[in-house]
Amino acid sequence: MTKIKDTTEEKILNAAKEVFMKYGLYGARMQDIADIAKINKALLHYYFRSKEKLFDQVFSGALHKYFQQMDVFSDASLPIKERLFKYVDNIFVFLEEYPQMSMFIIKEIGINPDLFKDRVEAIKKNKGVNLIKILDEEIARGNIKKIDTALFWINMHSLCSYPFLAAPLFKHGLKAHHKEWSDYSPVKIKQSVKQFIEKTLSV
Amino acid sequence: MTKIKDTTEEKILNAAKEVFMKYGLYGARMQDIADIAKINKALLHYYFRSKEKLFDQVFSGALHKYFQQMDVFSDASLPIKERLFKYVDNIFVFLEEYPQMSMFIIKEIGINPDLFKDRVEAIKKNKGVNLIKILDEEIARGNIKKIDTALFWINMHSLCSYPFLAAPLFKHGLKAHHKEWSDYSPVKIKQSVKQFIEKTLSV
DNA sequence: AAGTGATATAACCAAATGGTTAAACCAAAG
DNA sequence: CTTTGGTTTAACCATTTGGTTATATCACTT
Repeated sequence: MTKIKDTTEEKILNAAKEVFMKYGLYGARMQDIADIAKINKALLHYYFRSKEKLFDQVFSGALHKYFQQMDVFSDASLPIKERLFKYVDNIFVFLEEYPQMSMFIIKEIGINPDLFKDRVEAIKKNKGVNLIKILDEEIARGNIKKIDTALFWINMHSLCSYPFLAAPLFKHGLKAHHKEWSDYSPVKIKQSVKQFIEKTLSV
Repeated sequence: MTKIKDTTEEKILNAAKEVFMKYGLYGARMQDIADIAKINKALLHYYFRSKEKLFDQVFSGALHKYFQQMDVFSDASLPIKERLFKYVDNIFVFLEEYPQMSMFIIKEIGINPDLFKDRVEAIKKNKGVNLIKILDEEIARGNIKKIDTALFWINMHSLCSYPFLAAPLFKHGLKAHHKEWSDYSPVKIKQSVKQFIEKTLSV
Protein backbone atom coordinates (compact mmCIF):
# COMPACT_ATOMS: atom_id res chain seq x y z
CA MET A 1 0.00 0.00 0.00
CA THR A 2 2.18 2.84 1.25
CA LYS A 3 5.90 2.76 0.56
CA ILE A 4 7.83 1.27 3.46
CA LYS A 5 11.51 2.12 3.51
CA ASP A 6 11.78 0.74 7.02
CA THR A 7 14.92 2.65 7.85
CA THR A 8 15.42 3.29 11.55
CA GLU A 9 14.63 6.93 11.03
CA GLU A 10 11.29 6.12 9.43
CA LYS A 11 10.43 3.55 12.06
CA ILE A 12 10.99 6.24 14.67
CA LEU A 13 8.97 8.83 12.79
CA ASN A 14 6.05 6.46 12.33
CA ALA A 15 6.09 5.47 15.98
CA ALA A 16 6.38 9.11 17.02
CA LYS A 17 3.47 10.03 14.77
CA GLU A 18 1.35 7.39 16.43
CA VAL A 19 2.24 8.35 19.99
CA PHE A 20 2.21 12.13 19.59
CA MET A 21 -1.14 12.01 17.79
CA LYS A 22 -2.64 9.99 20.60
CA TYR A 23 -1.15 11.74 23.62
CA GLY A 24 0.07 15.13 22.44
CA LEU A 25 3.46 16.67 23.17
CA TYR A 26 3.21 16.58 26.96
CA GLY A 27 1.43 13.26 27.25
CA ALA A 28 3.74 11.36 24.91
CA ARG A 29 6.56 9.31 26.43
CA MET A 30 9.84 8.78 24.62
CA GLN A 31 10.01 5.22 25.93
CA ASP A 32 6.64 4.44 24.33
CA ILE A 33 7.89 5.73 21.00
CA ALA A 34 11.04 3.63 21.32
CA ASP A 35 9.03 0.54 22.23
CA ILE A 36 6.70 0.88 19.26
CA ALA A 37 9.63 1.53 16.92
CA LYS A 38 11.35 -1.48 18.56
CA ILE A 39 14.61 0.36 19.14
CA ASN A 40 16.64 1.63 22.05
CA LYS A 41 15.53 4.90 23.58
CA ALA A 42 18.96 6.42 23.03
CA LEU A 43 18.48 6.06 19.27
CA LEU A 44 15.67 8.57 19.43
CA HIS A 45 18.16 11.14 20.59
CA TYR A 46 20.75 9.98 18.13
CA TYR A 47 18.43 10.71 15.18
CA PHE A 48 16.44 13.59 16.65
CA ARG A 49 18.25 15.55 19.31
CA SER A 50 15.31 16.04 21.66
CA LYS A 51 11.65 15.31 22.26
CA GLU A 52 10.74 18.80 21.04
CA LYS A 53 12.72 18.37 17.82
CA LEU A 54 11.08 15.03 17.12
CA PHE A 55 7.67 16.48 17.84
CA ASP A 56 8.39 19.40 15.61
CA GLN A 57 9.16 17.09 12.70
CA VAL A 58 5.96 15.12 13.23
CA PHE A 59 3.86 18.24 13.61
CA SER A 60 5.33 19.89 10.52
CA GLY A 61 4.62 16.77 8.48
CA ALA A 62 1.05 16.64 9.73
CA LEU A 63 0.44 20.29 8.96
CA HIS A 64 1.93 19.89 5.51
CA LYS A 65 -0.28 16.91 4.64
CA TYR A 66 -3.27 18.69 6.07
CA PHE A 67 -2.90 21.70 3.85
CA GLN A 68 -1.75 19.67 0.87
CA GLN A 69 -5.34 18.65 0.27
CA MET A 70 -6.15 22.16 -0.84
CA ASP A 71 -3.90 21.85 -3.87
CA VAL A 72 -6.82 20.77 -5.99
CA PHE A 73 -8.12 24.32 -5.84
CA SER A 74 -5.20 25.54 -7.89
CA ASP A 75 -6.59 23.76 -10.94
CA ALA A 76 -8.62 26.60 -12.41
CA SER A 77 -9.52 24.56 -15.49
CA LEU A 78 -12.17 22.60 -13.58
CA PRO A 79 -15.57 24.12 -12.77
CA ILE A 80 -15.85 25.16 -9.14
CA LYS A 81 -18.24 22.40 -8.12
CA GLU A 82 -15.96 19.75 -9.61
CA ARG A 83 -13.10 21.20 -7.65
CA LEU A 84 -15.10 21.13 -4.44
CA PHE A 85 -16.15 17.53 -5.03
CA LYS A 86 -12.56 16.56 -5.71
CA TYR A 87 -11.52 18.39 -2.58
CA VAL A 88 -14.06 16.45 -0.55
CA ASP A 89 -12.74 13.22 -2.06
CA ASN A 90 -9.24 14.23 -1.01
CA ILE A 91 -10.34 15.05 2.49
CA PHE A 92 -11.98 11.68 2.90
CA VAL A 93 -8.96 9.77 1.64
CA PHE A 94 -6.87 11.80 4.04
CA LEU A 95 -9.20 11.34 6.99
CA GLU A 96 -9.47 7.61 6.45
CA GLU A 97 -5.71 7.31 6.62
CA TYR A 98 -5.20 9.80 9.47
CA PRO A 99 -8.51 10.08 11.34
CA GLN A 100 -6.78 11.67 14.31
CA MET A 101 -4.65 14.19 12.51
CA SER A 102 -7.00 17.13 12.37
CA MET A 103 -7.65 16.76 16.08
CA PHE A 104 -3.94 16.46 16.73
CA ILE A 105 -3.28 19.69 14.89
CA ILE A 106 -6.17 21.49 16.51
CA LYS A 107 -5.19 20.35 20.00
CA GLU A 108 -1.54 21.23 19.73
CA ILE A 109 -2.33 24.60 18.24
CA GLY A 110 -4.72 25.23 21.11
CA ILE A 111 -1.97 24.45 23.61
CA ASN A 112 0.83 26.24 21.82
CA PRO A 113 -0.47 28.81 19.31
CA ASP A 114 3.08 29.80 18.37
CA LEU A 115 3.60 26.47 16.65
CA PHE A 116 0.99 27.61 14.20
CA LYS A 117 1.86 31.17 13.40
CA ASP A 118 5.39 30.38 12.29
CA ARG A 119 4.62 27.32 10.21
CA VAL A 120 1.35 28.22 8.58
CA GLU A 121 2.63 31.46 7.15
CA ALA A 122 5.26 29.51 5.26
CA ILE A 123 2.74 26.98 3.94
CA LYS A 124 0.26 29.66 2.93
CA LYS A 125 2.88 31.51 0.92
CA ASN A 126 3.91 28.31 -0.83
CA LYS A 127 0.39 27.54 -1.93
CA GLY A 128 -0.84 31.03 -2.56
CA VAL A 129 -4.35 29.82 -3.22
CA ASN A 130 -7.06 31.70 -1.50
CA LEU A 131 -9.96 29.32 -1.27
CA ILE A 132 -12.62 31.62 0.08
CA LYS A 133 -11.54 34.26 -2.42
CA ILE A 134 -12.10 31.79 -5.27
CA LEU A 135 -15.62 31.13 -4.06
CA ASP A 136 -16.29 34.85 -3.83
CA GLU A 137 -15.13 35.27 -7.40
CA GLU A 138 -17.42 32.48 -8.57
CA ILE A 139 -20.30 34.29 -6.93
CA ALA A 140 -19.36 37.48 -8.71
CA ARG A 141 -19.44 35.56 -12.00
CA GLY A 142 -22.85 34.18 -11.08
CA ASN A 143 -21.66 30.57 -11.20
CA ILE A 144 -22.93 29.78 -7.71
CA LYS A 145 -25.57 31.05 -5.35
CA LYS A 146 -24.84 34.20 -3.35
CA ILE A 147 -23.90 32.77 0.03
CA ASP A 148 -21.63 33.56 2.94
CA THR A 149 -18.56 31.77 1.65
CA ALA A 150 -16.67 31.60 4.93
CA LEU A 151 -19.70 30.08 6.61
CA PHE A 152 -20.05 27.60 3.79
CA TRP A 153 -16.40 26.71 4.19
CA ILE A 154 -16.81 26.08 7.91
CA ASN A 155 -19.95 24.00 7.41
CA MET A 156 -18.43 21.85 4.69
CA HIS A 157 -15.41 21.11 6.82
CA SER A 158 -17.58 20.32 9.79
CA LEU A 159 -19.56 17.76 7.83
CA CYS A 160 -16.38 16.11 6.60
CA SER A 161 -14.14 16.14 9.63
CA TYR A 162 -16.33 15.73 12.67
CA PRO A 163 -17.61 12.23 11.88
CA PHE A 164 -14.01 11.00 11.88
CA LEU A 165 -13.06 12.91 15.01
CA ALA A 166 -16.09 11.74 16.90
CA ALA A 167 -16.00 8.20 15.54
CA PRO A 168 -15.43 6.75 19.03
CA LEU A 169 -18.65 8.44 20.17
CA PHE A 170 -20.71 7.61 17.13
CA LYS A 171 -19.55 4.02 17.00
CA HIS A 172 -20.92 3.48 20.46
CA GLY A 173 -24.01 5.63 19.94
CA LEU A 174 -25.05 3.87 16.79
CA LYS A 175 -24.60 0.44 18.27
CA ALA A 176 -27.19 1.38 20.87
CA HIS A 177 -29.61 1.80 17.97
CA HIS A 178 -28.59 -1.50 16.41
CA LYS A 179 -26.82 0.28 13.59
CA GLU A 180 -23.19 0.02 12.61
CA TRP A 181 -20.71 2.83 12.12
CA SER A 182 -19.27 1.00 9.15
CA ASP A 183 -22.61 1.42 7.38
CA TYR A 184 -22.25 5.19 7.58
CA SER A 185 -18.60 6.03 7.26
CA PRO A 186 -17.32 7.09 4.89
CA VAL A 187 -19.49 6.40 1.87
CA LYS A 188 -22.84 7.75 3.00
CA ILE A 189 -21.32 10.69 4.79
CA LYS A 190 -19.38 11.72 1.73
CA GLN A 191 -22.56 11.50 -0.30
CA SER A 192 -24.40 13.77 2.07
CA VAL A 193 -21.57 16.29 2.09
CA LYS A 194 -21.76 16.48 -1.68
CA GLN A 195 -25.51 16.83 -1.42
CA PHE A 196 -24.99 19.70 0.97
CA ILE A 197 -22.59 21.38 -1.44
CA GLU A 198 -24.98 20.87 -4.33
CA LYS A 199 -27.97 22.27 -2.48
CA THR A 200 -26.09 25.18 -1.00
CA LEU A 201 -24.34 26.37 -4.14
CA SER A 202 -26.88 25.71 -6.91
CA VAL A 203 -28.38 28.87 -8.32
CA MET B 1 -22.89 34.19 36.09
CA THR B 2 -22.22 30.67 37.34
CA LYS B 3 -22.48 29.93 41.06
CA ILE B 4 -19.14 30.03 42.80
CA LYS B 5 -18.99 28.23 46.13
CA ASP B 6 -15.22 28.61 46.16
CA THR B 7 -14.64 25.76 48.57
CA THR B 8 -11.24 24.16 48.26
CA GLU B 9 -12.81 21.11 46.71
CA GLU B 10 -14.44 23.19 44.00
CA LYS B 11 -11.31 25.19 43.37
CA ILE B 12 -9.49 21.91 42.80
CA LEU B 13 -12.17 20.51 40.55
CA ASN B 14 -12.25 23.64 38.43
CA ALA B 15 -8.49 23.68 38.10
CA ALA B 16 -8.46 19.97 37.31
CA LYS B 17 -11.15 20.47 34.69
CA GLU B 18 -9.06 23.13 33.03
CA VAL B 19 -5.82 21.15 33.04
CA PHE B 20 -7.26 17.74 32.15
CA MET B 21 -9.27 19.23 29.29
CA LYS B 22 -6.19 20.85 27.88
CA TYR B 23 -3.63 18.09 28.34
CA GLY B 24 -5.57 14.87 28.89
CA LEU B 25 -4.97 12.31 31.61
CA TYR B 26 -1.34 11.57 30.75
CA GLY B 27 -0.34 15.10 29.81
CA ALA B 28 -1.80 16.76 32.90
CA ARG B 29 0.49 17.50 35.84
CA MET B 30 -0.77 17.48 39.41
CA GLN B 31 1.48 20.43 40.24
CA ASP B 32 -0.16 22.50 37.48
CA ILE B 33 -3.58 21.75 38.92
CA ALA B 34 -2.40 22.72 42.40
CA ASP B 35 -0.87 25.95 41.09
CA ILE B 36 -4.03 26.99 39.28
CA ALA B 37 -6.17 26.13 42.31
CA LYS B 38 -3.61 28.02 44.41
CA ILE B 39 -3.25 25.27 46.97
CA ASN B 40 -0.60 22.82 48.11
CA LYS B 41 -0.13 19.74 45.99
CA ALA B 42 -0.75 17.49 49.00
CA LEU B 43 -4.29 18.84 49.25
CA LEU B 44 -5.10 17.27 45.90
CA HIS B 45 -4.44 13.89 47.44
CA TYR B 46 -6.25 14.83 50.60
CA TYR B 47 -9.49 15.51 48.72
CA PHE B 48 -9.06 13.06 45.87
CA ARG B 49 -6.87 10.10 46.66
CA SER B 50 -5.05 9.91 43.34
CA LYS B 51 -4.65 11.47 39.92
CA GLU B 52 -6.85 8.77 38.43
CA LYS B 53 -9.61 9.39 40.97
CA LEU B 54 -9.53 13.12 40.33
CA PHE B 55 -9.58 12.56 36.60
CA ASP B 56 -12.46 10.18 36.96
CA GLN B 57 -14.50 12.80 38.76
CA VAL B 58 -13.77 15.41 36.09
CA PHE B 59 -14.50 13.01 33.28
CA SER B 60 -17.75 11.81 34.81
CA GLY B 61 -18.90 15.38 35.26
CA ALA B 62 -18.05 16.21 31.66
CA LEU B 63 -19.85 13.17 30.34
CA HIS B 64 -22.88 13.95 32.46
CA LYS B 65 -23.12 17.54 31.22
CA TYR B 66 -22.56 16.39 27.69
CA PHE B 67 -25.47 14.00 27.70
CA GLN B 68 -27.65 16.26 29.81
CA GLN B 69 -28.31 18.35 26.73
CA MET B 70 -30.40 15.55 25.33
CA ASP B 71 -32.97 15.92 28.09
CA VAL B 72 -35.03 18.24 25.93
CA PHE B 73 -35.99 15.26 23.81
CA SER B 74 -37.98 13.79 26.66
CA ASP B 75 -40.55 16.57 26.30
CA ALA B 76 -42.95 14.83 23.94
CA SER B 77 -45.43 17.73 24.11
CA LEU B 78 -43.33 19.82 21.71
CA PRO B 79 -43.32 19.15 17.97
CA ILE B 80 -40.17 17.41 16.82
CA LYS B 81 -38.72 20.38 15.00
CA GLU B 82 -39.15 22.59 18.08
CA ARG B 83 -37.37 19.98 20.12
CA LEU B 84 -34.50 19.83 17.67
CA PHE B 85 -34.18 23.61 17.63
CA LYS B 86 -34.18 23.70 21.40
CA TYR B 87 -31.60 20.96 21.41
CA VAL B 88 -29.40 22.99 19.09
CA ASP B 89 -29.81 25.99 21.39
CA ASN B 90 -28.71 23.83 24.31
CA ILE B 91 -25.70 22.54 22.45
CA PHE B 92 -24.56 26.04 21.61
CA VAL B 93 -24.91 27.28 25.17
CA PHE B 94 -22.95 24.24 26.27
CA LEU B 95 -20.27 24.62 23.62
CA GLU B 96 -19.78 28.29 24.34
CA GLU B 97 -19.12 27.50 27.98
CA TYR B 98 -17.05 24.37 27.37
CA PRO B 99 -15.69 24.56 23.83
CA GLN B 100 -13.09 21.92 24.60
CA MET B 101 -15.28 19.41 26.36
CA SER B 102 -16.48 17.36 23.42
CA MET B 103 -12.91 17.01 22.23
CA PHE B 104 -11.81 16.09 25.72
CA ILE B 105 -14.40 13.34 25.90
CA ILE B 106 -13.64 12.09 22.42
CA LYS B 107 -9.89 12.06 23.02
CA GLU B 108 -10.01 10.27 26.34
CA ILE B 109 -12.44 7.71 25.02
CA GLY B 110 -10.13 7.12 22.09
CA ILE B 111 -7.25 6.48 24.48
CA ASN B 112 -9.15 4.43 27.01
CA PRO B 113 -12.40 3.01 25.60
CA ASP B 114 -13.20 1.31 28.90
CA LEU B 115 -13.88 4.69 30.50
CA PHE B 116 -16.80 4.93 28.17
CA LYS B 117 -18.45 1.56 28.31
CA ASP B 118 -18.93 1.59 32.06
CA ARG B 119 -20.16 5.14 32.43
CA VAL B 120 -22.32 5.59 29.38
CA GLU B 121 -24.44 2.59 30.08
CA ALA B 122 -25.43 4.13 33.39
CA ILE B 123 -26.25 7.49 31.82
CA LYS B 124 -28.21 5.95 29.02
CA LYS B 125 -30.36 3.98 31.42
CA ASN B 126 -31.04 7.08 33.49
CA LYS B 127 -32.25 9.02 30.50
CA GLY B 128 -33.95 6.27 28.63
CA VAL B 129 -34.62 8.49 25.65
CA ASN B 130 -33.78 7.07 22.33
CA LEU B 131 -33.18 10.03 20.07
CA ILE B 132 -32.83 8.31 16.74
CA LYS B 133 -35.81 6.14 17.57
CA ILE B 134 -37.92 9.27 18.15
CA LEU B 135 -36.95 10.56 14.74
CA ASP B 136 -37.83 7.23 13.17
CA GLU B 137 -41.25 7.37 14.81
CA GLU B 138 -41.83 10.88 13.51
CA ILE B 139 -41.07 9.61 10.03
CA ALA B 140 -43.56 6.78 10.49
CA ARG B 141 -46.16 9.40 11.44
CA GLY B 142 -45.28 11.41 8.35
CA ASN B 143 -44.26 14.46 10.37
CA ILE B 144 -40.86 14.72 8.73
CA LYS B 145 -39.23 13.69 5.48
CA LYS B 146 -38.12 10.08 5.08
CA ILE B 147 -34.40 10.35 5.71
CA ASP B 148 -31.58 8.31 7.18
CA THR B 149 -31.99 9.43 10.78
CA ALA B 150 -28.60 8.30 12.05
CA LEU B 151 -26.89 10.13 9.22
CA PHE B 152 -28.96 13.22 9.98
CA TRP B 153 -27.92 12.94 13.59
CA ILE B 154 -24.25 12.76 12.68
CA ASN B 155 -24.50 15.68 10.27
CA MET B 156 -26.34 17.90 12.72
CA HIS B 157 -23.76 17.25 15.42
CA SER B 158 -20.95 17.89 13.00
CA LEU B 159 -22.33 21.28 12.06
CA CYS B 160 -22.71 22.26 15.72
CA SER B 161 -19.56 20.89 17.31
CA TYR B 162 -16.80 21.14 14.77
CA PRO B 163 -16.73 24.94 14.53
CA PHE B 164 -16.02 25.10 18.25
CA LEU B 165 -13.45 22.32 18.16
CA ALA B 166 -11.63 23.80 15.22
CA ALA B 167 -11.94 27.39 16.37
CA PRO B 168 -8.15 27.77 16.67
CA LEU B 169 -7.86 26.82 13.01
CA PHE B 170 -10.77 28.88 11.74
CA LYS B 171 -9.78 31.93 13.73
CA HIS B 172 -6.49 31.99 11.96
CA GLY B 173 -7.88 30.96 8.59
CA LEU B 174 -10.54 33.65 8.55
CA LYS B 175 -8.12 36.37 9.54
CA ALA B 176 -6.18 35.57 6.39
CA HIS B 177 -9.32 36.54 4.48
CA HIS B 178 -9.80 39.71 6.52
CA LYS B 179 -12.80 38.22 8.26
CA GLU B 180 -13.27 37.70 11.99
CA TRP B 181 -14.24 34.50 13.75
CA SER B 182 -16.42 36.52 16.09
CA ASP B 183 -18.60 37.45 13.12
CA TYR B 184 -19.41 33.79 12.51
CA SER B 185 -19.55 32.06 15.85
CA PRO B 186 -21.96 31.34 17.24
CA VAL B 187 -24.90 33.27 15.88
CA LYS B 188 -24.54 32.67 12.17
CA ILE B 189 -23.48 29.08 12.60
CA LYS B 190 -26.48 28.32 14.75
CA GLN B 191 -28.71 29.87 12.11
CA SER B 192 -27.25 27.71 9.39
CA VAL B 193 -27.62 24.57 11.50
CA LYS B 194 -31.30 25.32 11.92
CA GLN B 195 -31.56 25.98 8.22
CA PHE B 196 -30.00 22.60 7.61
CA ILE B 197 -32.51 20.94 9.93
CA GLU B 198 -35.39 22.77 8.29
CA LYS B 199 -34.33 21.84 4.76
CA THR B 200 -33.53 18.27 5.62
CA LEU B 201 -36.67 17.42 7.55
CA SER B 202 -39.40 19.39 5.78
CA VAL B 203 -41.78 17.20 3.85
C1' DA C 1 -8.48 28.46 77.88
C1' DA C 2 -8.13 23.76 76.39
C1' DG C 3 -9.34 20.16 73.51
C1' DT C 4 -10.87 18.31 69.09
C1' DG C 5 -11.43 17.27 64.37
C1' DA C 6 -11.11 18.95 59.89
C1' DT C 7 -8.04 21.51 56.75
C1' DA C 8 -3.60 22.91 55.04
C1' DT C 9 1.53 22.89 54.43
C1' DA C 10 6.62 21.80 54.01
C1' DA C 11 9.64 18.29 53.53
C1' DC C 12 10.36 14.13 51.83
C1' DC C 13 10.37 9.55 48.92
C1' DA C 14 10.37 6.16 45.15
C1' DA C 15 9.48 5.74 40.48
C1' DA C 16 9.36 7.56 35.93
C1' DT C 17 11.11 10.64 32.50
C1' DG C 18 14.12 13.11 29.13
C1' DG C 19 18.66 12.97 28.09
C1' DT C 20 23.91 11.50 28.09
C1' DT C 21 27.94 8.55 27.68
C1' DA C 22 31.05 5.03 26.83
C1' DA C 23 31.41 0.95 24.87
C1' DA C 24 29.94 -2.55 21.39
C1' DC C 25 28.45 -3.86 16.84
C1' DC C 26 28.78 -4.15 11.92
C1' DA C 27 29.26 -3.31 7.07
C1' DA C 28 32.47 -1.47 3.65
C1' DA C 29 37.24 0.10 2.31
C1' DG C 30 42.19 -0.47 2.45
C1' DC D 1 42.69 -8.93 8.78
C1' DT D 2 42.36 -4.28 10.24
C1' DT D 3 40.59 0.15 10.11
C1' DT D 4 37.07 3.29 9.72
C1' DG D 5 32.54 5.24 9.89
C1' DG D 6 27.98 5.12 10.99
C1' DT D 7 24.72 2.69 13.96
C1' DT D 8 23.00 0.50 18.26
C1' DT D 9 22.98 -0.63 23.00
C1' DA D 10 23.34 -0.91 28.28
C1' DA D 11 24.19 1.72 32.05
C1' DC D 12 23.87 5.87 33.99
C1' DC D 13 22.40 10.86 35.48
C1' DA D 14 19.57 14.86 36.87
C1' DT D 15 15.05 16.38 37.10
C1' DT D 16 10.24 15.80 37.35
C1' DT D 17 6.33 13.31 38.77
C1' DG D 18 2.66 11.21 41.68
C1' DG D 19 2.21 10.29 46.25
C1' DT D 20 3.18 10.19 51.66
C1' DT D 21 4.06 11.88 56.28
C1' DA D 22 4.67 14.57 60.11
C1' DT D 23 3.56 18.88 61.61
C1' DA D 24 1.04 23.11 61.81
C1' DT D 25 -3.20 25.96 61.54
C1' DC D 26 -7.87 27.03 61.99
C1' DA D 27 -12.87 26.80 63.39
C1' DC D 28 -15.63 25.23 66.88
C1' DT D 29 -17.17 23.05 71.25
C1' DT D 30 -16.78 22.56 76.09
